Amino acid sequence: MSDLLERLRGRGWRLTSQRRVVAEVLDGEHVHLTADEVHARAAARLPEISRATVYNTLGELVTLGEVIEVATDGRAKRYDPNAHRPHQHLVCTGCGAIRDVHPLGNPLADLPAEQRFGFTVSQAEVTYRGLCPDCTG
Amino acid sequence: MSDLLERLRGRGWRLTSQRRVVAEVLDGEHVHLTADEVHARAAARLPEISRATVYNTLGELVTLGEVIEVATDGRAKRYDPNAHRPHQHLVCTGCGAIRDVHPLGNPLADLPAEQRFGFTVSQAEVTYRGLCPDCTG
DNA sequence: ATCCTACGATGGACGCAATCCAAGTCAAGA
DNA sequence: TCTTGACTTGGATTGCGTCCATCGTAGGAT
Repeated sequence: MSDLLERLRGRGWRLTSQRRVVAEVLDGEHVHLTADEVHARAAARLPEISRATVYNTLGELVTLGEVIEVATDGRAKRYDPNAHRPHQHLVCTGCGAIRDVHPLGNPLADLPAEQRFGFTVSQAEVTYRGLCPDCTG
Repeated sequence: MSDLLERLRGRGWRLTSQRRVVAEVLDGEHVHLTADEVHARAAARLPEISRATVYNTLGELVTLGEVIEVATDGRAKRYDPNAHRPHQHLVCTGCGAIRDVHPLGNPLADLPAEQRFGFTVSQAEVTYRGLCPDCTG
């Protein structure tokens, strides 16, 4: 992701200090942060950055396909900087933690034509749920 | 689902008029309603029913496995009374319409032990996305 | 180097979904 | 019929995210 900023410039992004910091936060931690966590880490470097800017920037990165938005049931969305390798997610129903996983098979192939109801199906998203080791106790 | 109330009594549920109405609403419409839509339909029969009770009752039905909660990105959750048969969802990225589908295979079996990171994995949720016939253009 | 201006940042108000809480109500067993 | 604690109520509150009017500034133009 080190050339992320280059790619964004190429797409006509105005490179502000705020956007740079948000991108660096995502680049630095390969975990799935919430928008608030991104904001907190960004504010450590750029104290005046606003939450709205973090939300705007994350939304733009999602639109550009650089980051994936992961909706965890009823909690804050998390942002996954690992957008260039296809993968699925394993979510802890206790604490909301997320791990990337790479299951076998291709779920798209498991949906027969007669189950598609005329849809042009383009994506299959699999979310595994369970308790992580810390929450099992 | 006509014997839903019987099953719930068997599990020690106190059968109140509010719970009966919520169950009847879900039983009557085999579509995916939001909590507010359930509340509106319930209030047509029992005007004083409160939102909190609808939320409580829906949550209990989900916990008991009688109803499935479907999180649609950023919008209100929807409640799927078709819990008797396992199924997944096909969502139109254009208009948000949802269809129940029954894919082949068992996605849980596609997640090898070394990909589970110590989690107690209990559920695999598959969401297919694409454009429905009306939105394909 | 300086100027311009449109794009981006700000932060507080706002909106929606959902939960919490203390007080009142009532289903159902004794 | 009485009693009890599970259930309901509705207003307040929380959590997450968006909106908007205003201010600031990146980067092209001169």
